[in-house]
Amino acid sequence: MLRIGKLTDYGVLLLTDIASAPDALHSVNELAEKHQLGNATVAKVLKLLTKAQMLTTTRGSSGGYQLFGSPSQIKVSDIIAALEGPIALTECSVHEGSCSIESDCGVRTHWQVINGAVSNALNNVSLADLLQPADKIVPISAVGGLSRRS
Amino acid sequence: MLRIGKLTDYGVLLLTDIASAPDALHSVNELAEKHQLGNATVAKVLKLLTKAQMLTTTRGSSGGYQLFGSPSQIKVSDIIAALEGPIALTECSVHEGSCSIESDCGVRTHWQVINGAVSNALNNVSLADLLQPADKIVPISAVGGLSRRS
DNA sequence: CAAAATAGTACTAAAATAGTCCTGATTGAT
DNA sequence: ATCAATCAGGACTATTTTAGTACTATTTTG
Repeated sequence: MLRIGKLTDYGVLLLTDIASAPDALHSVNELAEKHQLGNATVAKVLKLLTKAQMLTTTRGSSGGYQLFGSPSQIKVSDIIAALEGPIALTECSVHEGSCSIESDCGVRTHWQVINGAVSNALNNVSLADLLQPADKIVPISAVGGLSRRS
Repeated sequence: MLRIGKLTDYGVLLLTDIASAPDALHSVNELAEKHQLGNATVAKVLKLLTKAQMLTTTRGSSGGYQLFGSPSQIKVSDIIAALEGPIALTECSVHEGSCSIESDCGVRTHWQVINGAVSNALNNVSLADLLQPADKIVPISAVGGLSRRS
């Protein structure tokens, strides 16, 4: 199963929540309780998102988190990258040289293309899209694949 | 990191190899040696692909594997599904009811959309595309995202 | 100073994945 | 008929990754 981690799932959940009340400061406790998640887990996710500059924080008592920038600037691909590292389907797409058969591996280039298609898809969904009521959203059917150059 | 398993990587590798010599019978040993993979591992992958009807087998001595059908019929999404189960980014996309906060979870529907976009992308790449020399392939830039219905 | 909050780091436990092994069935060659 | 090569199926183990937790330090308000 092609999958993303739970933390990313939480991340999306928390970000949409925070974005839906942009002027309030949201504390870890508040969010954890609201979504029935462990306190420490929520803290972990928010810290990562902060490091990736999707959130700003105010420390001290009555502090909390707020969205940094507008919802339309935050892409799903960014969220995934922040919580799980760079989007790459296979090892060899990340570091060159990590594959022993690299030289004769004609598949490598193709994975990069597939990879690009997927991250492109994820790049086209922003937090703003996720804030829309579901029935207001329609997927564009034509999702790019590959074509052959003659 | 959004990722697929190694077995899937092997699967793509092995399938492209088998497809490139469609008339020969390819044994586990031959393929394992050629690609420097463990014998048992190759066997495992090929068995799964056979069960998913991408390969046919001939048993007995001098038997082996062959591609079932044409390369253009086998999609990358099929390969992933065969080796890792159904393509689904999050738990809640697979089974309804597995999420405790499902009722108030407005994010769920959105994941399904994102999910659809990704599997769509993977659906548009076939084994035939992977058999092309890399420089003959160009990604279609316009990859669908979401649009709002007024 | 005390309380409430985030920052950073390290650790533990659980789950998923990869890899291996063994036993059985089928087929071709001798 | 027997033997060797090959796939079929399942069970098991080890490894790696992910999730979750805990602890200590820092910042800010009252």
